[in-house]
Amino acid sequence: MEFYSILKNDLNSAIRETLLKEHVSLDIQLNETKKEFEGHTTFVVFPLVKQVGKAPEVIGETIGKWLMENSTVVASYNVVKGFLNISLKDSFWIEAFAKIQEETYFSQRKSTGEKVLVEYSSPNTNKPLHLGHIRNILLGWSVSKILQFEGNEVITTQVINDRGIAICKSMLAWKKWGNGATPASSGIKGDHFVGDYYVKFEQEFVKEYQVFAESEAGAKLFESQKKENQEQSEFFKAFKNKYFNEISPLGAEARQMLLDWEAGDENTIQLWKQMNGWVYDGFDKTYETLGVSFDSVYYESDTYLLGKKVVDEGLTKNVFYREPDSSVWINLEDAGMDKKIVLRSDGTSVYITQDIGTAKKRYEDFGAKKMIYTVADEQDYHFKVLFEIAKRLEEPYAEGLFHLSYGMVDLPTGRMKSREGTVVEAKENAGERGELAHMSHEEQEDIFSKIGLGAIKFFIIKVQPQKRMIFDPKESVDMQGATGPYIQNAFVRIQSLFRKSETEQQTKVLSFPETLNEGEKTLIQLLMTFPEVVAAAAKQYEPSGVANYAYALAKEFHKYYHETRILGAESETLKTFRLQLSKEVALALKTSLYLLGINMPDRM
RNA sequence: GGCUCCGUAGCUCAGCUGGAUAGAGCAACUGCCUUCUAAGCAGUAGGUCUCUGGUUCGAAUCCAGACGGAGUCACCA
Repeated sequence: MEFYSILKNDLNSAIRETLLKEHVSLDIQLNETKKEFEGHTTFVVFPLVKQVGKAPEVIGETIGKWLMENSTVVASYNVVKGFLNISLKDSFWIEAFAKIQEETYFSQRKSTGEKVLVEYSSPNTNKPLHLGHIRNILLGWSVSKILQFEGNEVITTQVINDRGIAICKSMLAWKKWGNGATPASSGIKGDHFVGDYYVKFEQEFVKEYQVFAESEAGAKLFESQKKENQEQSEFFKAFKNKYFNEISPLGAEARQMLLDWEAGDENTIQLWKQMNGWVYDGFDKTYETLGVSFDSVYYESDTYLLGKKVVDEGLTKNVFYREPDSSVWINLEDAGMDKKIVLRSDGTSVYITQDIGTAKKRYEDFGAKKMIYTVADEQDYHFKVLFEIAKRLEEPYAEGLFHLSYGMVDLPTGRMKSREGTVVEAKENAGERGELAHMSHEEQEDIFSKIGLGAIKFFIIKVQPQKRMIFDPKESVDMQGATGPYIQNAFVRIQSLFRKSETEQQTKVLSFPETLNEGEKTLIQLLMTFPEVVAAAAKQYEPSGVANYAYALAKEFHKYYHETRILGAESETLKTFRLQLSKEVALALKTSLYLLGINMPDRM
């Protein structure tokens, strides 16, 4: 809906009739008038100066005068330098508000008929979910909601990395040192429980490696293989991987386990299923707490062999080429990237091969030509390569692939190292208690959960994804200022008004007042921008704008609430109007937060 | 080293399809609850928008370079 089309037409006419006689049709750009100046919307005349050949002030005055005489929507104007500030008539705002009320302004848009697949979370089963995952999950979920709101058919999914050497390390450590413990017996959340054994393995491995490095064999190895001037510690740091694969007894056991797994060994598979089951229980708890879900799930144990067929096809199309050692590559140098291997010399897949195969499978499963991957920015290059390969394979979905990349989450003390166990779970911060008398325990819990989660979610999602962010656990549960609870509070205040006024059933204003105060105009102006804010968020796959919008609207409402009597308005007409305006504000706030994955309490 | 991302108030962040004197919140300080929920409102103070050039009537915003930080460039995932 274009609220300003009349004004833009008028501006065009004004320019044509008074300044430029030629039949030019300009794309009129309007800016919001800065608070320190009078007016609602501003037309910048500088771009006309050259064409017209008059001073900016003169142009502004000329247009302003014409508007006063001819425009049905302009109430007054003032010119400051090259800025034509326009105040719009109360009738303009009232009509705009009527339109907002009439239309389903805050409900889901008509179907676009487009399917979009949104992947997010996609954890490994050897590590518990940590803050980075939380950011991932909130982003992915929010983007899925925004795309859905814009009328797309959204399918949420994740691919769980449930196999490989890492999970074998956890399994081995549990077998060796677990003494049959379970999450239930130890009271530890499943994903943390298994993650602890991964850490245990690493610790034991490091010990073993240290002993080796200090042994005679280690000394010999260092002497025979060191590079010139290489320190001993440096050498062993670099040699660690090789040690794991070639010398370590622990490494050998873990690798044997992987081989057993690949061979389908019954005991190994059973252990694997059991431990992954624990992990999934833990994941599910977190998903439930965060209020997110998935329409489909892929497991890497099912998909890790995919992609080989695609490689064969790519070979016949000459997209890929085979080296003499029979490894398969793609050369992306002409696109500014490197050569990339897609099949090892032993014929097995690498990571990107799986992704090529999985993308194809997803397309076959769902037919979505758009696929969003919510993955941290350390994989930027990987996705650049993946998408380029899809293009060269001429996949029908190649143009619709998007990497929703986001920066790492740091703690104030520095980068998190989940592997070393310094993980923080948002959930643990989400139970802050306040005072809500005369409510049942359950009701209170529900409200606290909405507020606590609202605080943390808003804290994370208001930051632009591409920026690395610092997560201060203390600050994240703040409830004053630019926070989730601040927005929730604006909504709650409105609910309270309706509880008192008992006019909830009434959906429309029967008669409008003749004049509005500035606060009302500003609120209407903000409401008007809701669709473009959401549309922009959908287009860029970027929710932070919605968060900023919700905050701006809540702030404006808090101010209005403070300055203007709503229930105690001077007339019944005014009271009804103000209540209805508040109602639309509440709807805008609730919808905005819904799009961010945040729930609204009715009281707090 | 090549490529990518980031650099705005003490701290956390907006603003970036070029527009006016660069905005919020937190922290600090001052007021406002017998009045619709004070998780609120109003105010004070805080800036070389990393730097240097360029384009432009106009640059935090676009371009180039430098500096600082991060990531990545595996027959790892």
